[in-house]
Amino acid sequence: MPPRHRRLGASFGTCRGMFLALPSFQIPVSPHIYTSVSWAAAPSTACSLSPVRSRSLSFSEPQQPAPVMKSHLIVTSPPRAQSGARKARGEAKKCRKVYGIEHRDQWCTACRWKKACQRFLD
DNA sequence: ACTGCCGGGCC
DNA sequence: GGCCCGGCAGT
Ligand SMILES: [Zn+2]
Repeated sequence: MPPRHRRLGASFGTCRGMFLALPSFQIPVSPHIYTSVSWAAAPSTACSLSPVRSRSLSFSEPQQPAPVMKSHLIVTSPPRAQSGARKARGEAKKCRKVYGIEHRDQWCTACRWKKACQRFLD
């Protein structure tokens, strides 16, 4: 528990108080069902590795070797590909909402660092 | 109030 | 390099 935050204050932005580990079970992250069993075993459903977003972070991504392929003449009329509709954010459930602030340890690195989630891509 | 992310910071 | 927060946009 002490060896959690390597900096100071040590707080969860919103839960700016202090979250103890407690005996686990039942997480007050949602007044509904689900979100009750998960911190036990991982999904282990392989990983949907998709070269999407392709931001510029270095996390665990193997980083593509650069396709290198551009005919001199693009940069105009982007087909706006990649799934026409974007999530309304309210529907997008990323590490934070899924696991909860009390289980930040289960978040992906990006979420822990308040960066673009790399596990639940959008 | 809350999530999700960029920009910026520290070691 | 990893690690994290302030502050913002969006809901
Ligand atoms: Zn994540």
